[in-house]
Amino acid sequence: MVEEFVTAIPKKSVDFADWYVQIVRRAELADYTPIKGCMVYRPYGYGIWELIKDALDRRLKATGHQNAYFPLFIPESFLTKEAEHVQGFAPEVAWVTHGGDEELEERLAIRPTSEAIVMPMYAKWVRSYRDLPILINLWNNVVRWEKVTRLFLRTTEFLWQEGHTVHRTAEDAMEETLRIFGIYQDLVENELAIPVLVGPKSAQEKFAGAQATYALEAMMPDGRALQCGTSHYFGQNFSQAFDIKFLDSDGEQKHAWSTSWGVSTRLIGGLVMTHGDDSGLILPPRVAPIQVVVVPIFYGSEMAEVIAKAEELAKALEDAGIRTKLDARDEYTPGWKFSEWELRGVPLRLEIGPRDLQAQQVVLVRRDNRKKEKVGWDNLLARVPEILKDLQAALLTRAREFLRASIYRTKEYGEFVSIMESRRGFLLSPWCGEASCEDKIKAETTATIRCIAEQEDAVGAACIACGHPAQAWAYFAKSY
RNA sequence: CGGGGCGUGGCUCAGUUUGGCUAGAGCGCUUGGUUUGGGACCAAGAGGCCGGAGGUUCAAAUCCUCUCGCCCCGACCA
Repeated sequence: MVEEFVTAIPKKSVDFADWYVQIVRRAELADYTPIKGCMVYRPYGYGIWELIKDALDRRLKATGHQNAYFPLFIPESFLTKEAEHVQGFAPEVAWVTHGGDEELEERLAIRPTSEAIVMPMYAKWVRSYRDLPILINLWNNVVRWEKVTRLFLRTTEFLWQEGHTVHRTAEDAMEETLRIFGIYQDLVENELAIPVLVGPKSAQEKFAGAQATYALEAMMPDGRALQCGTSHYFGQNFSQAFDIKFLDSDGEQKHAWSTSWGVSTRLIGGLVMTHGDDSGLILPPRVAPIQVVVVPIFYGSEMAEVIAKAEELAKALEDAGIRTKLDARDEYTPGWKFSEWELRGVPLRLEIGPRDLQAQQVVLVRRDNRKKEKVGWDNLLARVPEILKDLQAALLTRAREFLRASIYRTKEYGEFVSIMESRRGFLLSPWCGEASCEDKIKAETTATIRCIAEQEDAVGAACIACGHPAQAWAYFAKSY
């Protein structure tokens, strides 16, 4: 049944952009503020971020990383040390020019990313190969003065994590880059249930100052790609710019090799778009602040008894480690609550009323397909985790099918253009490796290379844009 | 930053073309009562000087100028 229980929400299929904004605001994930381009992460939205954060933090700690904190400000002279880096970020840096009434001698950038303040510190700390590697992660906020903003997807200030590591050898640094890349993919697919394409960026699309950037790219329902995370290999670019040197075991002074990597609260936007439907959000259980909402249905005489049982069951679930919310408000009807919690994407609803009291059972309703199931009280603690697990898997499967169906393989430019103009998606096409061809495609279709498909054999294929021998197959898409 | 759209109680909007009594509606909110298994009903209330600043006029939500913000489509980016 596609019946609409909530009025005044645009259909996802009809007006996707409007749907997105409405859902984010009505589900109370975020709201606009009086500051241009800046949003409030409301408790429910921040709760999702905390769960993502915990899931990633566990993985980072397990692989030897530690958290630290670095300053919000970066002196201009530091930011300009790595030429490509500053060139890439300069257009969107916010500057502090005054302290109180006094003009600063040197203006301070509000970090758009922290390489330029982390690296100078690493230079102080690294003396010997024994000091390496340094594996530090930062959970912080950054500011980028974007022209156009969208809730979660692009805001002036946003929350993220940025890891910065330095290593003794190129191999170590590359291994780290790819290790994190793997962790990100695991996080995004297994916690957020967002399937991604993975691969290196083209030279043109890589991070400012990186030698290689590996990206996770998801496909949104409107046919546009969403970059969900990146892991960068810097080679010695930054260690030379910031003079991070160590004495190696062979008695020689060498520059270290570095990496950086990040995922942001943009992931929450990806969650909303990937899983939501016309009734609102659908949160994968692993990142749902509320996994089960208990809605008691009470009539006059049995009211106390129903509520008591609902409280008991809610507590039992909570004690079993399931994030549970009891909604016993009497100013709303059950039907109202059903719609409300569906809008907010709670994966599983537990209904209990007088009938269930008699039968010693509850009714469980899944958010993704609205399937109802009666479960006896004694079986509840076993059954709920099963359903949550199944729902998590079902969301990933559904999203995978969508991703698969969004990839079109073509060697013909006319077809490329017409698909990009109509249904969009990822276009997998041969590419000669030249930036000029990326430019041409971008100018004519607005699509860019999202990542290079390493596993595809390009021998014998002709570049989609210029017809010269292809060097690789690449995924092209319009992006957020 | 270019093109387009929009700012009127918390929300969605009407009213602006053609200036004119006390600025309206629905939803939401408050109180009381009846309800409660898919957004209940009745009654009584509270709440806005119309994004902001100038100007024109006897009179401005309405006309003019400037400005701020939001949304969409582009270019730039997580």
